[in-house]
Amino acid sequence: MLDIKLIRENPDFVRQRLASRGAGDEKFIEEVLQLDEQRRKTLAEVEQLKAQRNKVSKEIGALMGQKKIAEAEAKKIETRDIGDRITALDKQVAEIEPKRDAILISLPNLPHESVPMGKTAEDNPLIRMHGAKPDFSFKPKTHIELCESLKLVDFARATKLSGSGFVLYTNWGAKLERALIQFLLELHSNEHGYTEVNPPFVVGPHCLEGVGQFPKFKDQYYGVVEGDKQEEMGKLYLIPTAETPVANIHREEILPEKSLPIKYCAYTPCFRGEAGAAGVGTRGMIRVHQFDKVELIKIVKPEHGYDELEKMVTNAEKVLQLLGLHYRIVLLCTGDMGFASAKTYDIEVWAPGQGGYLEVSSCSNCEDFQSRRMNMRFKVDGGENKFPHILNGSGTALARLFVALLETYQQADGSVIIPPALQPYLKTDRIHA
RNA sequence: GGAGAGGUGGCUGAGUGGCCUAAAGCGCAGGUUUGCUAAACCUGUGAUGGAGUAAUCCAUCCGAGGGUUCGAAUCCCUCCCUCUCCGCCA
Repeated sequence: MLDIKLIRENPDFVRQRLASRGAGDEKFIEEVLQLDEQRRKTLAEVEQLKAQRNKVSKEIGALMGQKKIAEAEAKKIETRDIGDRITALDKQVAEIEPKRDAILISLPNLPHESVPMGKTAEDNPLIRMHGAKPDFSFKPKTHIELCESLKLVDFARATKLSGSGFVLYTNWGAKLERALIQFLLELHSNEHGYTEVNPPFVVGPHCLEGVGQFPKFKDQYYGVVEGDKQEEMGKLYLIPTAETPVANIHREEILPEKSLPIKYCAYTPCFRGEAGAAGVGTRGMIRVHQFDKVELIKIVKPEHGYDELEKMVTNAEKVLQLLGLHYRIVLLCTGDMGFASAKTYDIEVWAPGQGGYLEVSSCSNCEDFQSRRMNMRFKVDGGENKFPHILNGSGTALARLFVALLETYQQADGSVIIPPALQPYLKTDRIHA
């Protein structure tokens, strides 16, 4: 959520930054300002009346104490009228405020000044590359062919269970998925200093609103109910990412300054309706309704937000370095960024069978956009409460990492070599038919 | 699912219509004392919104929302949540 004071004091700056996203949100600023102005005016009036009422009520109390009943009764009549006016004005404020807040909660974050202007992914500048595309003496297969020949994934039977967009890992495929989860968690918790947590996979709507997935993108997530109790719809949702529960862990808390930075890593499955995406990459496991991911979350002081973002990208790309995969890092332009983010780096891994790069990680600094929505603050030593920056990054998404590994390490005989970093977890150096 | 208890500041916890400007304790910060550490003592210590250049002032907040009243933490109604025991269950 944007700071209403910032909008009030710097409306043109806010409009210009919103406009850079290209979604037309800047047109709502005028209405927010009007509602804000109206609210403050009404509030000033009603508060003055309340002060008056409090004063008279006190006097009545004193008179009653002295048994001056007649005088007290006279004052009661005088005050009754004030009460009616207060009720009316309170009602006005109660109507204005939700209107203002409904707009505020639907406005996306402002892109940071270091984010390049642009409209689509085409405009995202390349930040750096690592390694090189592997050479093959044969035509590399796709992960779908490899999964079928090595019996790592049973696509047909997964469809039988849950419809399209779901994956049934089998035998070495299941083991590889589990080995990757273990490898990622141990890397981030043991080497990178993140505290491992294991959150609920089902959360209430306030958590989705806290990180910015609600109310604007409500149709993209799975709601769950107990049995067929339709009246419970809207109370619980399957998490679309571990960010949803983990970033909300300290919601509505005032953290001591010395507890920052807080760093969490978590493995969870992620559930996404991917509404409107049917037909896009539905074959295979590039885009599915359920996938595994290890997520990184940081809660830091605002002055450290951008240093910590750079470090988080380093932590995520370490995964690809250890696995010996070729990747590139791009900086998302203003038009391509997510709703809550102020600055985002994407890490894309090379998948030879696809002949393209796959996004396996997205690292964002959301600044105080989410902490405002959650009302999460920290107390500085002077006593002032501030909103921390909240960062999230994939470290990394599993399904696409799985794809890149198979396609990169496939051999002419159809087997797949396991890179040394992963061997202790999978307990083999090669998967073959 | 059944029965019961309860939700008050960072925490524990008192408060049953006006002296609540929410007691007390713990914690925290500063100070005094002090070979060091510790202790003791003193002082201070909630949040949000609004007005003001500022010092400061005002309003609201005792789970949430309504109601009664000149006045509500306190009385009434609705809802939410937590805990304990029982039942079922991995």
